[in-house]
Amino acid sequence: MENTETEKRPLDFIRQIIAGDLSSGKHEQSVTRFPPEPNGFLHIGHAKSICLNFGVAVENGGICNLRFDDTNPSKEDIAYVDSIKEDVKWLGFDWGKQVHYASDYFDKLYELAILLIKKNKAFVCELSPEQMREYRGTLTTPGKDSPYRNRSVAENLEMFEAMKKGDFAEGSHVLRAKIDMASPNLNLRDPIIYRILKATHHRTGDQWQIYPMYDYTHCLSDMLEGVTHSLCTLEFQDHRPLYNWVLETLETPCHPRQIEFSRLNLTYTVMSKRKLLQMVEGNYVSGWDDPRMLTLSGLRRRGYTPASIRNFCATIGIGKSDSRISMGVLENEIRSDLNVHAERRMCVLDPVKVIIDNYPDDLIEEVVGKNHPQNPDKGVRSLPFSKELYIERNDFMEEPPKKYHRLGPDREVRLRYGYLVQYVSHVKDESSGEILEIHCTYDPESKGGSAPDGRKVKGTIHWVSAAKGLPVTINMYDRLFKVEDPEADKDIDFLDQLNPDSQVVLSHAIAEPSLAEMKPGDNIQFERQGYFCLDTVAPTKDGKLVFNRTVTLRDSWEKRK
RNA sequence: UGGGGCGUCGCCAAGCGGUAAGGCACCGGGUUUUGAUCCCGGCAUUCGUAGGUUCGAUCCCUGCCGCCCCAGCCA
Repeated sequence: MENTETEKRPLDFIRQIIAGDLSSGKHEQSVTRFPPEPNGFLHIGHAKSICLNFGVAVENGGICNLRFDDTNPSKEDIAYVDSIKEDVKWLGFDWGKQVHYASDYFDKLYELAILLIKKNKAFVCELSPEQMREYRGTLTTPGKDSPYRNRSVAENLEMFEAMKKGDFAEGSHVLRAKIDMASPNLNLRDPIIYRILKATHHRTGDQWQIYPMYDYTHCLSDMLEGVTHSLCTLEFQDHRPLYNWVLETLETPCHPRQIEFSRLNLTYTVMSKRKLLQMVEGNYVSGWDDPRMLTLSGLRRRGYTPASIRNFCATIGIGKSDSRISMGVLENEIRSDLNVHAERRMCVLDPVKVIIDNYPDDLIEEVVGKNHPQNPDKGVRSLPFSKELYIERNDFMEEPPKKYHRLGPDREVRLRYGYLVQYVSHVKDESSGEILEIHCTYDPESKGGSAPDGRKVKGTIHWVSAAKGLPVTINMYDRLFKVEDPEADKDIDFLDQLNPDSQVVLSHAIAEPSLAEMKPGDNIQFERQGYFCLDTVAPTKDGKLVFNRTVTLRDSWEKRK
């Protein structure tokens, strides 16, 4: 008992509040919601919110609705709702019987707006956008009342009806809440709650000419769904008084509590949908699902697993301070998941030929490799071994430093699961300095890689048979930006800080033949290189399999150099 | 210069008046046919800062400093 208690991660402040409301009897069940606007793809920042909202439901036996906040038809699209549903499902969460839409509540919202007018708490305003800005005042000076603020209830009702019917031009009239133009909180200076938009909505078509604004819609949607805790990000803190005003003024039977937490930022990337859209539209990336994008679809294609993302969200926690998490934390989560689940294979990324002089010319032997070093249940596979092989170009050095324990003049190394080989000579192109081939002899007694006499061979390198190897293409992905915070300097366009080497295509890589059996999306570790997955969008190109590098292995050798 | 927030180890983050959890990173050491994994050990006399209250403060109060958000008919 005590052990499980102390080993558990302490509850974050939001879960503490919810646990308190449940134990005090304020609520019998928690109801949360994940409310994306269908105007872009979900990214890792949304995953934090999804894991929080759906996580709370799972942990407390509560409910979490998936609700599309679709109140702005000019920016939204059905394609986005489809991708969002797919991503939430992929992450491992279940929204139950139905998906909710703010647009489902348009009728109800309209009725409530009429009620607001009848309570003399809303009015139709004809100020132009420019005038509206002037009347709003500034951060330090109060605004002034709109000249239309004291229209009669009857006239407001009539004009709002006319707005709905489409009698007015877009931008000419709005419905405003009547609160306080002198409020130090700008959100309370008679905020607009309905505007005219002559756009076709992806669900309601041309049924409406007026659309409710976020502040008015969100709290009422929460209320209508019986949400108990409405969790959102910090920038909405100033909106909370308005959220509460609407519910109080309308005297709604249910009043959800809005609680804010800080949004996720990661080093070497940007998180706003607007900027991601900009990269997509400007062709800086191949699309929303480009493996370098921190969108869920990009991460999925990169080879990240749902569990790794859920674990990431759990380890960063929920708080209220502005933060920027190192990309290394995310990478660590996928490494630890894949270390356990991904089978191992060998693939030479940048090949250089090795010829084993004393090996029979036409012999091809089969050697046995473990699919996982720590998990025998993953089984074994056989690997063809032949006279000519490929090894990694950087696994040979003409003048190796002391600590380098790979191949070099007079050195012996182990070809993993193969044989121990001894360097004999090498051939190089004198003009370019490129190593053309390396000659070795093998110890026939060392099959499998063990030294018959127990001699110590420090280096073990991977290899692929030249005769049986499978040519593949590899996308080597790296961080998208050159700097930790691409948005830090306001004078520099974030697009100018893109990392030009974020994608390097290796078209001469050679993999062991068993890779031919892989299916798109399969995760694999190429020993000594990293984790890769067979691309899902274009698994083959020019007849060759295409692998995406998810993340490198930790490399303490590379680090000490 | 108005209002709303935030400030605990390099990065996150517990702590809720009784004398600084944990993770990542980092540094040592061990095992290892992946320089991977795994294992062991180290890593804040100090909680933005200055005062105050208290037997006792990271936790309460006050001032100061720093950072973030707000003037869309976006969400």
